[in-house]
Amino acid sequence: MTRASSRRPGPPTRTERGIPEATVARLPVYLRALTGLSDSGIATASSEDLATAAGVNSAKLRKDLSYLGSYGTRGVGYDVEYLRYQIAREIGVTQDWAVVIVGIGNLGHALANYSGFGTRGFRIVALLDADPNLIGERIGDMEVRDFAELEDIVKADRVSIGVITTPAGPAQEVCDRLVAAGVTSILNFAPVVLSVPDGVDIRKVDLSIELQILAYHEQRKSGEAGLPEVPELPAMNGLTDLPSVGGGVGA
Amino acid sequence: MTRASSRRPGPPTRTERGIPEATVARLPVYLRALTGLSDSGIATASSEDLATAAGVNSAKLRKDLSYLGSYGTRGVGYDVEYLRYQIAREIGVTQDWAVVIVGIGNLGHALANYSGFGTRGFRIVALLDADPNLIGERIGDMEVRDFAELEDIVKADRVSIGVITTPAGPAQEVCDRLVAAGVTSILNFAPVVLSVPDGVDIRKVDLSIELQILAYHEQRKSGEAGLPEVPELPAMNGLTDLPSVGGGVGA
DNA sequence: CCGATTTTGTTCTCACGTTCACAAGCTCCT
DNA sequence: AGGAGCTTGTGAACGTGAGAACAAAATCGG
Repeated sequence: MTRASSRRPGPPTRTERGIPEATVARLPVYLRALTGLSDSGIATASSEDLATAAGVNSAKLRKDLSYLGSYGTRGVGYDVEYLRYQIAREIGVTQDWAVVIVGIGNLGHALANYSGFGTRGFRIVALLDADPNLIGERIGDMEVRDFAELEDIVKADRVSIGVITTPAGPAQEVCDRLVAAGVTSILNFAPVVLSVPDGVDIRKVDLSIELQILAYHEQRKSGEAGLPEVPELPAMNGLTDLPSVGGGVGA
Repeated sequence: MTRASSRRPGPPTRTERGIPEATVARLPVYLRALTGLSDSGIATASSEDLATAAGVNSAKLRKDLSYLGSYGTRGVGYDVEYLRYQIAREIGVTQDWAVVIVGIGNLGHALANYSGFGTRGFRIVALLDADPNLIGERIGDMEVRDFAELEDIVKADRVSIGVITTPAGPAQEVCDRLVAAGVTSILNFAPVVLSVPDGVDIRKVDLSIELQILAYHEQRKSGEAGLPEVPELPAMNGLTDLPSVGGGVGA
């Protein structure tokens, strides 16, 4: 059925199995929405129903799903279980992915305990930290192990995803070690920009950035007319008078 | 080719002080990069330097900054402290924002302890939960208070930002209460789609979605040629045989 | 069996975001 | 002082994404 071309050679940018990144980012949302409908005993849902459950508009949802194939039935809608399976397969969560968490501070602790972590598809195989005081501590049914064991663990359990929950300082080094050990996907919670070689995917979750984005819009709302009115040259007391120790320009 | 000449010559879409959303999302990154440079004693930086520190390309960075005004000096670069101040002001973190955290489970705990939270600009004024067993518990220098006190706290401290770290179940109700109390910006960690009235901003941080996006790309890498090869009609044993209790189409 | 009705899949258009390329403007050296 | 050398700010091309609209396909009632 896939009438790939047969049209104008104009925009052939449709990579045969390349799904737009924006769509990929929404597929997990659809998956969750479908799971919710399924749990409610709903067997069939229209794009409108699904879109409402997922918080998007129905045209966008239909277009997104069309990248996966024609899994709906015109005049009827989508079979919830069937579509759920197809999306899960496309995302890759029909198989299990081994995950290590590095940095067992407050956040690492929270993630280790987060049951919803394994929304099926992900299996935490190790909690790692370099702090001797933490090594050996039990969290749930796991035990914190020495970061030095990383390479062995990655090889033994075929770990492909690493989660970094260390402070900013050691994050890049941890990242390098993960990559060297063979991890090819990283989820970073440390507030730094990590650099990785090509072929390694990295995603960032940054609390303070999210808050700052909210603050920007908040300022717009409350201070609609009360903005600081652009102090082009504010009192730079003590700001520009830095020692200029190693500045690229400082004398 | 481009016969778009019939359009308006000058796209006045430049809302006088309207900064593109994509740019807003990067400003906090620039702010952090500038702070890092500042801490290193760097007084001046070129767009190339900054772009490297922020993990973006320099053209994008320059365009982003141009929305704020002309704060650089041609042939020289940007004064680190001055630019930092301007971005901080634009985002709104030169003032303090009062924040409440609702749901003091593992994640709420972690956030409450997260010192970097107050990367200056944000002040946690209350930790709330509805569980009597948690109320009164001390976390750092704060104490968990009853969610019922929400309205009083919001009014007293002029809280405009709420962070939801409850499980999925109560999240929407908590959200509604926050909005009713006057909170106009929400950061949601619960794995549900929340609906809010116009005028309320909401941002979502979702661990399992991030992991699933990584999984998708990971599958592409490892299984380049070994994909399940589209089982158009997989064994739907027990999947389509649901009771179809409330399906819009059942019967 | 056929037309009315429903809902998908797709096309088209517009808006947004990214990148390139270069003129404008600043500093420094001769 | 004047030109060489940088670096910013921006105009224009390009690519991606969103939404409206509609033709195609399936069901259902008569």
